[in-house]
Amino acid sequence: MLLTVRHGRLSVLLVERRNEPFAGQWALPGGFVEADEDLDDAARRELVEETGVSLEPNHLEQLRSYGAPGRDPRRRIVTIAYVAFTDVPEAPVAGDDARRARFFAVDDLLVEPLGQCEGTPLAFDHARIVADGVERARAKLEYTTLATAFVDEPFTLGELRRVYEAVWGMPLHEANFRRKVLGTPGFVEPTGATAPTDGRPAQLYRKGGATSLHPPILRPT
Amino acid sequence: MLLTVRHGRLSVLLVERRNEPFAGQWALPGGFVEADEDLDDAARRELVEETGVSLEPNHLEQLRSYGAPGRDPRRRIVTIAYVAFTDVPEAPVAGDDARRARFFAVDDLLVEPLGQCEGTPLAFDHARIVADGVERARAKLEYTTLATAFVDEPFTLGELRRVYEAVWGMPLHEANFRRKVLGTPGFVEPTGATAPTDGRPAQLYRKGGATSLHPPILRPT
DNA sequence: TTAATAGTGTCTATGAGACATTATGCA
DNA sequence: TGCATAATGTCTCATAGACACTATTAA
Repeated sequence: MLLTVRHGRLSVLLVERRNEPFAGQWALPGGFVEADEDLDDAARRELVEETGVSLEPNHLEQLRSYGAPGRDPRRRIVTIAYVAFTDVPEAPVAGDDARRARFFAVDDLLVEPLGQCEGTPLAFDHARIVADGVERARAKLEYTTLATAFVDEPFTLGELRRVYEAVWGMPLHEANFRRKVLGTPGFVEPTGATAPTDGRPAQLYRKGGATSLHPPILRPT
Repeated sequence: MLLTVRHGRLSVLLVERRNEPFAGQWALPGGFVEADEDLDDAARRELVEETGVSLEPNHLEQLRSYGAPGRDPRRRIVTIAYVAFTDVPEAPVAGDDARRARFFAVDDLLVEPLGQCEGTPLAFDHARIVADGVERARAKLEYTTLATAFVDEPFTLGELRRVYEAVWGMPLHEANFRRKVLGTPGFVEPTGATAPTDGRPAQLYRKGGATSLHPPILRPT
């Protein structure tokens, strides 16, 4: 599952299935692990094959496994779901098994009934998987530097803040956000350059060496 | 993987393998998922079959999946690891595939080189799985009410504190711990009864309805 | 000048760590 | 009485939320 922030909204990359079951419905990209392939490698490979998106730099992590009997109508399938985070990538290209591939804003998908997507539900139990992945992303912004995986370097603190706002779906206090990010050693480091904005130009930053945040940046209640 | 607190130490239930590969070495209990069985059910069933421990009430959750090629010398095996938390259960009974089953304190296991157990390493990549499960337990004590899964009801705040101290491996401030637990609505609720101790008798508590902690109880640095 | 965003300073409430003190049982 | 643990109170410091204010660009 590839998550990114587009147009200020947290979005997930889906493919329209060409084949049964669930032909014509949208689904997460995925496929079968090869005989001597590590799980992480399989996740990366399937993402490239089905969507044309090859993400080198950013972040890929295992989400969890789904194995309820009947979740695939053909036969017992256990899926090991992965989540990837990236800045907006090149336009996705549908692979052989898919008619189309495109991004959907998760807050359109995750309203009840869960996983309605252009009028039809997501294939399999993929609505649940998307919900779990989104919650993982939201939680990880609190106590890790994951937000930097959603922006292109170099970035401004405004861009980083808009990542938090898109993923959490709420506005943040500009001044307090700045204080917390800059007060965490290794979260970001200044490049010295500035970028133009609609107002005063903003300092540009790179990712720092830190991966976890102490103290965390908690979601407002 | 069953974790519990025994004699003030966080401990994991292991079985001594009867068969190759790794015959005679200690390993996590486990086995194969049946055709129409949910993953959670398989985890519970294998725990009973291999160790005689049937845990009804407490807590069982998926940890993560391990699928590196070569992690089983026979053939490609993908393991979906589960962690269970319980108060000290009945004495374990080794199943057919195991010679013995008993608890090991995790801080004996998790010193370098990782996973030495009675002089020999743990089977497969189980030392890594134990390390991941222990870290899951440590993290979950911070922001959930998981600690109550390690004690028998009713319990005193002293007993609950000793769970934290065993899992985190450090002493906690008695007065501050009490303030934080009692200040979190729904963490515990008093029964009205008291239990004798070596000093002043202690109030007894039940688990409350809360599952997450706001604010979290963070590990001291 | 105005609009828009970046960036700084400060007040206050809250929660955590540290520590002192009291309470209640038993040997 | 002394010891051990439970339970309460309080002081201080760090951090978060809220808000006021200044800085720097473009239209």
